[in-house]
This record gives sequence, C-alpha cells and structure tokens, in this order.
Amino acid sequence: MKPTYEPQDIEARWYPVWEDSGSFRPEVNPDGEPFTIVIPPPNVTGVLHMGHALDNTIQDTIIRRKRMQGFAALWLPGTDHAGIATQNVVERELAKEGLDRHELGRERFVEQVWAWKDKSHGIISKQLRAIGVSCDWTRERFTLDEGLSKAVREVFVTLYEEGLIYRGNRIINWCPRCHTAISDIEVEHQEEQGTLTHIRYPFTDGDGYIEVATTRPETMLGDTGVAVHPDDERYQAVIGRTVRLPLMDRDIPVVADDAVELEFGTGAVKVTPAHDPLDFEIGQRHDLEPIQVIDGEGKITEAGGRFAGMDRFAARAAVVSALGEEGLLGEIENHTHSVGHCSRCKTVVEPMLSLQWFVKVRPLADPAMDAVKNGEATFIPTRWENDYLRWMENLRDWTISRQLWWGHRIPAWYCDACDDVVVSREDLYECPKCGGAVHEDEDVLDTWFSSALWPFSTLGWPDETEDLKRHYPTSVLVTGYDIISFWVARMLMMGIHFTGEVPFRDIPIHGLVRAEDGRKMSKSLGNSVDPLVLVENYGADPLRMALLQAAAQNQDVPYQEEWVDAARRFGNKLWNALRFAVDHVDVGKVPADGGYPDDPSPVDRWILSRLGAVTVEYDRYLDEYKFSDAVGLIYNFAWSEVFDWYLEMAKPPLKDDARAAATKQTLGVVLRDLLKLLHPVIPFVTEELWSELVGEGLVVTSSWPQPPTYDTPPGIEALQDLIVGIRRFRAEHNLGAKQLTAYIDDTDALVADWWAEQLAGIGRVEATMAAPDNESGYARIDAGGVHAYVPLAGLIDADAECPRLRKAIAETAGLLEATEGKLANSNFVDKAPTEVVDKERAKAAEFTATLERLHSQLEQLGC
RNA sequence: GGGCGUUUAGCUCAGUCUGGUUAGAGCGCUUCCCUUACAAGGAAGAAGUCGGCGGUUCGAAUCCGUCAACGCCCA
Repeated sequence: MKPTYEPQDIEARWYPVWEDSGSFRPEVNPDGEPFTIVIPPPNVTGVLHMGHALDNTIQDTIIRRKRMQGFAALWLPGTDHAGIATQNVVERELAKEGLDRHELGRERFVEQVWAWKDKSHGIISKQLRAIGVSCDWTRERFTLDEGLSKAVREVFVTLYEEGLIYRGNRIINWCPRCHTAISDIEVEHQEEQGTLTHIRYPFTDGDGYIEVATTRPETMLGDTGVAVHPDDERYQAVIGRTVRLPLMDRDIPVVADDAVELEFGTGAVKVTPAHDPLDFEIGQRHDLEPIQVIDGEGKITEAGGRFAGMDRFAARAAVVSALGEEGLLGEIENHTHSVGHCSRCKTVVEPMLSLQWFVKVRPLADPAMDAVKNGEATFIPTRWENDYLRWMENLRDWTISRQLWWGHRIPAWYCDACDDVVVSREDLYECPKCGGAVHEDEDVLDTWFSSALWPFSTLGWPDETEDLKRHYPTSVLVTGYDIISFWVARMLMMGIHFTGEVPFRDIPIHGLVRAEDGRKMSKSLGNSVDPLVLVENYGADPLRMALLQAAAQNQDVPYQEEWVDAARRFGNKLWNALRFAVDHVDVGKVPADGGYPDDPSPVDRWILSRLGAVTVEYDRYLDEYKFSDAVGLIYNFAWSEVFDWYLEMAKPPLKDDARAAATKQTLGVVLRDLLKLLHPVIPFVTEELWSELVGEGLVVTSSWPQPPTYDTPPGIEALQDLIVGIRRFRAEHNLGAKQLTAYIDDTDALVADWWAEQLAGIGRVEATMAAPDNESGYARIDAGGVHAYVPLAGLIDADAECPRLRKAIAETAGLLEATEGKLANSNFVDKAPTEVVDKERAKAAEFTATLERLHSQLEQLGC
C-alpha cells in the first residue's frame, strides 16, 4: 500500500466497478424489503452546487446503509426540465448570436433546448457520479420523458374532469422579462423604499375632490372606481357620487367596500381591477370594468391614452408630473413597502388580469395537511411541520399555465368554429362537437406540476408497474427547507390524490450551505464554491464527510474549507491504520462477516466492547437522521480510541508469537467493521481498503455489522487515566521521552499483570506492580484508586514538583468545595434522587482522599 | 405587521426536546516528541461569568418570562 492516502487515484477506480456490477440496483437484495428514495431532480440546465452535494451525500449515506442492511434499496435518479430556467439559459445563448426565439420559431427553439439539455445532462450525471452517489442509473428519469409526460397528461385531464383544474380570467403575477405568468410562490417580496403618492380625483359635479393614495400612480390610468370603507364616517356623503378620473377624463363611481383599510393612506383607494388582486375583487363586487393599461412588456397600452408605449416606470414619473401640472397632486410621502420580484430574473412583477389555467388547491391541500397531522408523513425535525401547515392553510389557487415553449404542453384544444374547449388525454385534430378545426393551447405547464408527480410518475404511474407496486410509497425524501412549499407540499397533494397514499414517509429537512462569510452562496456574490473543484483538490470522500459533519439538524450548513481538509486527514489516518494492519503486521485475510474472538485478551475485549457500543449508538443516530452526530461519533471512536489507543496497545502482543494471532483477529474484525460503518459516509476509500483487508466481494454490498457484545474489562479506564497522568507529569517536568520507573499501587484491586507491558509501551514506564517500601522521594500520580510512585532522584529537583502539587491541590480543593456545598444543603440531600446524591458523596470521598495524598506529598517534599 | 430561528472557547459549531459527571468537537494557539501505520503524525496544555435581566427548582447552557442583537420566511 502507498504510504499516503490519495483520494483521486482511488475514486476514479471504484465507481465503474460498482455500477458495472449492478450493486446500485435493488435486485442485489431480491428478497429484501423495499427501501426507496427518489432524488430531488436537479435542474437539467444547472451544474451541481454545494447544496446538491449535501443533499445527495445525505441520500447516499442513507441508501448505502439500507442496502448493507439487506433492503432492496432503490435510489432513483433523474433530472427536471426546469421550464423557465432552462428556456432563459438557452435564450441567453441565442442572444449571444444575436438571435431571438421568435425568429427561430417554436419547433426549432425547442430542438435547441433539447440539444442543450443533452449536453447539460451529461455533465450533471458525471458530477453526481463524481461524488459517489449510488443511484440506480438504469432507472433514470427525466420530467419530459414519454412516461412522465403521460402521467402529467393523465393528472391534468383527471383534475379537469373533477373540476379541480379550470381556466379563468384572474389577476396573476406577470414577469415582463420572462413574458410569462408565475405562481404566487415564485414571487419574492423585498422591502423597498418607495413613495405613497396622493392624488385628487375631482367630483364630476365640480364640487371638491376626493384624495386617494397609491404606491403605483401609473395604474390610475386604468382606474374604474374609487372605494371607501362603508363604515368610514369621513366618506359617508360621497358614496355613490362619481369622480372624473384625471388625465383620462373618465367618470368613475365612488363605491363602498369592506376590503378597504380605514387607516391606510387617506382611507380612500383607487380601484384598478385589471392590475391588483384586491381591486379585482372590489371591481367584481361593484361591477367595475377592468381596463388593462400595462401590457406584457411592462409598457402602457393604448388604453393609457397619451402615455401609451411608455415603460411602466417612466410612465409612473410622467403621470405624477402631469398630475402636478393639473394641480391634482397631493402629498408624496416616503413609504417602505414590499415589492414582488420574479424569483428567476428579479424583475419587478406586474399583477395583471389574464386568462390562465388554475388548480383549485383546497380539495388537494386538506388531505395533504391531514397526512402530516396524522403522522403518515413526518418532517424531521418536526418544527417544519408548522411551516408546512401554515403555508397550506393560506394557499390560493395555483396558476399552472406558463407562456413558455419548453415544457409539457397544456392538453387543451380550442375549436376555431364553435369556440368549444376540449381537454383530452389524446391529441385532438378536430372538434368533437362540430367537427371544425381545432388549435392546441400554446402554453405549457408550470415545471412544479410535473415535479409534483415525481415519486410515482418515475415508478411508472399511471401504469401499474412492478416498480410502482414494490417501491411506492417511497421511504424517504431528503431536501432543503427552501423547497418545502414549492415541491414537498405539492408532491404530498398530488401523491395522496392520485395514489391514495403519501408519496414518502420520512422527510428529513436539511439547511442551506452557507459560504465562509456566512452569507448564502451565490454566483453574483462570487462566494460560491464548486464542489467538483473540492473533489479534485481533496477527494469526494472528504467533501462528503465534511458536509455531513457540518450538517446538524435545524441549522444552515456553514461551509469551511478546513473541514474538508480535516476530513481528508481522517482519510489518511484511516489509510495508515489499515496499512499498519495489512502491510506491517500482516493481519491476513479478514472474513467479510463475523469472526469475533471467543475469549479475547483484556485489551482486545475492551476495543470490542467499545465497537459494540459505538455501533449501537451510531445506528441510532443514523436512524434519526442525525448525520452530524453520527459522523462525529465514528470519527472520534476511530481516531481517539481505535487508532490512538488500541493500535498502540496491540503492538506488544503483536510482537509476541504466542498472542499475535489472537490480536490480529481482533484488529482485523475491528478495522473491518469500521470500514463497513464508514462506508456510507466515505464510500470510495472504504472500498479500496476493503479490497486490501478482506479482498473478497465489495463493501458496498457487504452486510451491515451486528454490534458485538463484550463486557468492558475492569481496570482499562484506570490504566488509561494513569498513563495520561504519567504523560502529563512527564510534560510538566520536561522529561521528554525519557524512560521512567515507577511503583504501581492500588486500593481497588484493578491493577493486573497485563498493565506492565502497556505501561512500558505507551507510558514508557518500567513498572513494578507493588507499593514502594516508603513513600518519600517519590512523586505520586493518581488515577482514581491507583497510584504511580515515580522516584524523583536524578530526575528533577524536588522543588520543581511543588508547583505541580499546589496546582493540583487548588483544583481538587475547588471541586471538593463545590461538592460539599451541595451535600451540606439539606434540600439537595432530601429532594434529589438518591443516585445523584450518592454520586456526589462518592465524588467528595474521592476528592478528599486525593487532597490528603497531595498534602502528604507536599510535606514529604518539604515544600 | 405576523411567524420562525440563532446567540456556548480566538473562529465555525454540537450539547437545550428528556434539568443532575469537572460544558464538548474541528480548526487555530502554547510546549515537548522526526517512538519502525501515519509530521496530512504523536503526547500534553491554555482558553468559556453558555447574549443581558428576572423567575421556577435542592439543582438551569437546558424549563418559563422579558429585553437586546443578528438572520430567515410570510404579508
């Protein structure tokens, strides 16, 4: 074996071995209970970022362990066509060549997008493989696949037939840059410093005016009413009168409506039914005509009179100035308000009356809420449940049509002759009613509409496939909290509605990976880190381990390069521990399972008992999705216990022919189980080391360890404490690696014969297992009831020992004081549980004894 | 305006749900050691009034109230 761990070398080698051997297919465990994860499909345009690296590492860790536990584990990979995002990317590419999609035409544009998709998809799957994901690539899906498209159409038509999809004229969010409608949750609200402009609307009869206040003065061009609250004392007399709309010379009524906020502005609001959701509702109640004055480009329409053709923001200024000229402008207040922006391109969204397709969500949302309340699906940690439920309660109907070319075409046909609308599973060529020519709806569906079906459409639904029967509902969905509403909620709604079952049982939610400066990683801030660069520099295994360690529940994940480096050093440490066993002590071929010794030596028994305990705890953490705790546990067990202590303690018996074989057996099984336990976290290096240690089969398809059960031998902790005490003594007196001699005495009968070689080895102490004849001239080192007497003669000046003793006395006295304080409190003694009180008593006794010894030493040394 | 989260060592964070060892980890820092698996290493150490205040309790980083700072989500 090479003396150092070189991840790049190893990682290039194993992935094809795993994939070619079919290890990632659930069929490797044909009799196993199914365990299924569907990947949150990355956008096909994108490249992998740290969020993907984290999300996929978590999934891989889960699925690899389940596979080893014997489940028929399926992790189904795939990508999402990502409508707006992908279309935008390709449009930008075209723009570089001075082209516009309209010049190409729909068909050729879509061809271009497919070409882009093919290229981009190749990159993504390569990137995913680079971080080691154990997906079953033979089952890979894409949201625009034939099968998934069939599912989309089935769902659309069924919902339409059930009256849960309808087409209507409603106020939607329009992005004037993307030229499409977007749903409510695709709008990002930002606090912005704006103005509240007061405008005077003169009464038609010339008798005074009413003043309204607005943040968007340009929309007044489309006003068809003014509204006041029916209970507003100030405006009782004006209800029912008409005002003359400035600049447009249109008479519009003053109406009374409950929706008006009394306290806002002047209490009177202008009503623009075509450009504000609330105004639209008021307009409907009072029969006010909606007039569209802003078009899809964000420009004023012909209906805007002399402002026609102006950009909406230019028009805002122009309208204000024109009103000023006419003396109809009131106060202009500074006003902070929240402005909606397109989540894709950050353009200010324009609310607009538009004919779109909608999903009536209430009937879908209620069962999806119940499923979470009943525990059929569980968010982990559970606090996300509250966010989910609150969001679901406030859902409004979902705008699903998009004015794009890339996506699932809406399966609706319009008759050119009789205006009939037909929604159909099959393509339509003539009107079923009148036989006239039909044209298909130009629009496509919101990408999330198809993503919502992902857990069952990928398994073959609506066909009753074997995979669907076997792997649905899926077991776990792993995702970040940022798409609970976009995706998780919608999958729950659609899954329950169409299959009658929740699409997944457990929903572990992780945080977002944050840059080293604590901010969100983003390209525009220039603080994002490319996981593939980290894979090149450090290896995939260290990246995975670092991400899992950092990803505590509840919390965003603070990325720090040092963590990856620390994980790489762990890999090197592991590598060298195995190198020691394989190359230096020739541990021999270790069996893939079992092989635990029947009657191990005390040292071997100790590490085996620790292995068992750690395996149990590790399993518990992983079952609870506490990856950070799990990795921290196994990291510290491996490094601090196996490598730092056990390997060193195993060296003396390994040099003894009589005992070498037994020690090798223990060493072998401990390292083997460590490889198994670590494999879900760091798959590549463990596979490589498995080939060295076991050399048979693959760790990826090996069996998960059953925790061995051994008693902890008495005295091991006392021995370790004693060795630490001796090392400290050595350090405090600057004794370097100098060989020492000592007498070892104990009061608890813990000292055993096997201590001597350990003290000699790790402690560099030639120990006599007896108390010295008399105690003067020795330094005493205590470890509980065990004492080591180190002769001071020739080692150090007795005076140099005094400060050490005084410091120890001060520390111990402090502890004793605290403990005695508690015991002196009768409330504590009476009310605390007896075991807590007993523990305090034992501590007090121990501290007292230690103090006595320290004091007597101090006297003997004459300090 | 409503809701949620965070505040613990120089830095980044665990621990808080379920109150009880001398509050932990990684990195950084100090000292010693190139001991034949590993210097990408080993050994030892320094470093924390657990954001402030108040309360409950025999006992609070942990439970309750309140204030502050920072962050996120929703309107």
